[in-house]
Amino acid sequence: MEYNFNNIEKKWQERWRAEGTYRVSEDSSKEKFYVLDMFPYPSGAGLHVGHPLGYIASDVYARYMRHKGYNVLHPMGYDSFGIPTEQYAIETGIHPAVATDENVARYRQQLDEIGFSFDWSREVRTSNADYYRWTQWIFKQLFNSYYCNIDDKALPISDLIEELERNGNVMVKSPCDEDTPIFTAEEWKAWSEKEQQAILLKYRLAFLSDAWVNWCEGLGTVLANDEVKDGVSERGGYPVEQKLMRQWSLRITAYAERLLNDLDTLDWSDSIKEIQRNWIGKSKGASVSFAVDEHDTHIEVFTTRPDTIFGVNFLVLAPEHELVQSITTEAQKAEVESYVKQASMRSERDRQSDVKNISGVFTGAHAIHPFTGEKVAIWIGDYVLASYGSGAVMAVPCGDQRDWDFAQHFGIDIINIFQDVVVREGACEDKSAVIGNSDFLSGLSVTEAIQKAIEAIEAKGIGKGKTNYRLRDAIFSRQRYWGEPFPVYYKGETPYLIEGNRAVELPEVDKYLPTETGEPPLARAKKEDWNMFDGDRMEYSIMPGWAGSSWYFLRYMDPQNENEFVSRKKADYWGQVDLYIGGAEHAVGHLLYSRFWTKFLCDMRFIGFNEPFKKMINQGMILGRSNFVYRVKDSNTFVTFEKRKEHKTARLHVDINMVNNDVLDMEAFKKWRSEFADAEFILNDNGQYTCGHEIEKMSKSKYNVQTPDDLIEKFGADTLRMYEMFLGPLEQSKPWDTKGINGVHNFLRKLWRLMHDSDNKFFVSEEMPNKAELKSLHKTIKKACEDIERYSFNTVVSTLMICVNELNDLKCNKRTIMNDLVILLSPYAPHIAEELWEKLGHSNSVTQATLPVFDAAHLQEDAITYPVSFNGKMRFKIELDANLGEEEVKAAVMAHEKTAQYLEGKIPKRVIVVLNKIVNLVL
RNA sequence: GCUCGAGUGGUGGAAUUGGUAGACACGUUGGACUUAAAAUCCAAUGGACAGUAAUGUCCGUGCGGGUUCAAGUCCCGCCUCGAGUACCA
Repeated sequence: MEYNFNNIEKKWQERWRAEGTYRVSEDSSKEKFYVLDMFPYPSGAGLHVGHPLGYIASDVYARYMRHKGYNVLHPMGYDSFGIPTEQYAIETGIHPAVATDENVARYRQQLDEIGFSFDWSREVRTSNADYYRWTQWIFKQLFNSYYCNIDDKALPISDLIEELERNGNVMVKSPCDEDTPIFTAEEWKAWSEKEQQAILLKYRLAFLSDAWVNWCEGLGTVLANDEVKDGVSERGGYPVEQKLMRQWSLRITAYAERLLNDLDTLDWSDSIKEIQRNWIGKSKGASVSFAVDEHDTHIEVFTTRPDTIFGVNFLVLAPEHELVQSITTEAQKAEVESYVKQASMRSERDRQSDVKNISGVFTGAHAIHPFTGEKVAIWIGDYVLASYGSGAVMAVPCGDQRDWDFAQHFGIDIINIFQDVVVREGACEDKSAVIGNSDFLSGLSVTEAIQKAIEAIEAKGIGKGKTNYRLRDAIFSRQRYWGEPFPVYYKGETPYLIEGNRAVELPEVDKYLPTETGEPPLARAKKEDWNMFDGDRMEYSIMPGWAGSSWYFLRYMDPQNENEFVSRKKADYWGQVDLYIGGAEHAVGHLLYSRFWTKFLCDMRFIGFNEPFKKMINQGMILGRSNFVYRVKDSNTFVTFEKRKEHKTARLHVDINMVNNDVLDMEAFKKWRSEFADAEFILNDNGQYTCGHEIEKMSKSKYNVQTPDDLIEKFGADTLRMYEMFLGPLEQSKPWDTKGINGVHNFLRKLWRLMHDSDNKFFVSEEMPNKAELKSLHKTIKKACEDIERYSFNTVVSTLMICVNELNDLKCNKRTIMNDLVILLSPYAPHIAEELWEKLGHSNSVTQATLPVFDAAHLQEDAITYPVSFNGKMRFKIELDANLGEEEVKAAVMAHEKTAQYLEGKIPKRVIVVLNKIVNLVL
């Protein structure tokens, strides 16, 4: 073997490790650049070829930036707490820490084989106590803080306490629980410690409250909104129900506005920003309160269209609304109770999938319209959600389709408040309509009327302009085992923080299951099982998976610091992540929570920037290419793809490792499973068995998983790296097809042969390069750099191939050219680049080499080939002196013999000459 | 339904500000080497038509219009696929 990639790769991986080639430290003489991958959850299955795609791209970029002279931080670690490992522990009894270590070791081995330039001395694991002590520490900071809307940032809770002692909470403008009472300083001071703590809890950024949560029985835990998809758990697909539970939450809603606005400062894809905007769900409008007739109470509604207030026909409450019980009349009681009960039985999923089915019931009660004084019926309907706004709406059927549908269904008359619009067929949601039939709002446009309506509502003291967000506070407890314990203990029902900065370590338990009384697994730990214990008991919940991943990019900057989560000095040096690469599936989970924590830590001055990830690229998924065999019904005979239609067949997935170019290895197939041992085949005309194929997600059950290990064994890591980059644009999802890998492998061999003679002896020429060679090189330098700067990795690989093809044709093996070529190649294929670099006589690592500088002079041409087109159709080419001006080019084209042929005796109406580009004659 | 993204040879894809459509690679076919196969090397390769040939003509970037000297690229209207989201008042 001439190009012995196995030996070369092993040699350099060992050398990099021994010499610490990829270690970085803070160096103020160099500009920093931070390239980060979304760190993996180390699952038991190991990596398939799809996983490293993003890592390879970021590694290429990191190496490129080093060549450009930047001090590059490029770390890796593991998001090692999580449910799958715990489920595995429940099934096998193996401690999650043990399984995690094994999985991490396997990941590390696979990652090392690919030749990444990670600084492993900075590795973090979220499940290490050295790490999660700081996750706990950040939680404590959140607990000890509240959000001040006046300063528009988080402040220490001690500031709030001082204010409460001075003035009570009358002047306090801070996000807090809805049930927070208004009180004076005197009242505050008169309260007991317990009562004061209960009030403070309503302001803290990490707080305990009774909240409607997504309870997932199958997983035995609550889930955050983003962990629930279509009414079932994202992980495992178990049903999720609404349950009122006492839970830790983080007051992310305090940051809603900043999370929304600062999206504009980020270089992220529009789609991810859009998803976050939708998730935050800001809507402006007004809250209006309607007095309830014959009751001393009122109903508050939120509306984005206060301009339509004169079109209110009725009110609708969510079935869970707290006033439902008290206002329902005796006559309607039975009907209402049965409806409320029925609605509560329906799961979130049923309710969602049953949108078309309109249901509701009249309470018998009426509200008083605040402007007209008329009676307005109060209904209950499950199209109104308890969790959004105030759980009640003012129904304006003429202006809202859902209200229109509801009115239509129950035969309620529809008031029309739009001028020159008919609402018999449906609601008018057009914002260009003119308001009519509305007292002081008549004749106004929608925008004018909204403004004026809010003024009137505020003047009357029945409500005010209000902004609502769809974003909910993030539930922060999980009733599981394998996660960060809370640094919290209880005296009675009151939570307190554990003092000091040491980690509250995860205690050992006898089983990873809930207790008989339904308490989380940590309740199994006895007092002495905890390394720290205080009060009556410790908190039994653990933190969610996203806790550790919300700040890991900071720990990489200072991973061994025992006194701080990161030193301010190092955080200031490394700053924001300049390039973040990872999947788009974390759009509203990890990416939103990290932004939230970063803003909080910035408010508290622990770091100096308020967005974590400046630029992000979401790599596409690599899909598998499955192969199929066709079994003739009720037989053990398999028919080839071409003839499958002649029989009744069942399609079976077949392991792609037994298939080459869609041709089945029949012997391997027979050995695959005992049931196929005496399989018979109906072959095609070439005597082969052709398999069918389809592009699907890679998965074990489809037998289409390609692991990097096999390919590295066969072709080498450099080939794998380049092929993954060559496959297509990074952000697009694309099918994996191993066939094409040969092309990339051949390219590296061609490169090798360029610098070796027929006896595989290294051989380069000392001659000075000629013009053609320099042109080829500099063309490549230019394009390779331009393309990587716009993250177009696949075209860089093509460019390098073209260069090697050209140099091969030129028979060029000149040292100066080879030097630069090897540097250009090294981000993509670092092992072979190191080997050739060493053979070229360099004693340092190629990673320390400076990027060759592009010199436009080498691309200067004496002659330019102009395509000549007629009416836009290219007909022939003409080579002309590069110095010719427009008129001269025109003259030369007109004088050309072929021009006459295409003019057919006519005189062109116009001749367009674009210098250095094209000539077009208009007939 | 709404919001994004994408439709280019047999396949993956290229064409950065409108300027030679199909770079680069796979696959296929033919040839060289070989007893043979593999590997390697060389050549052809969007489609149709004409010609012994060099070559030439027409069609061609999901569909239909438009702007322009010139459109894969810009504008308008559709179709298909993928992703996200879904009673958010």
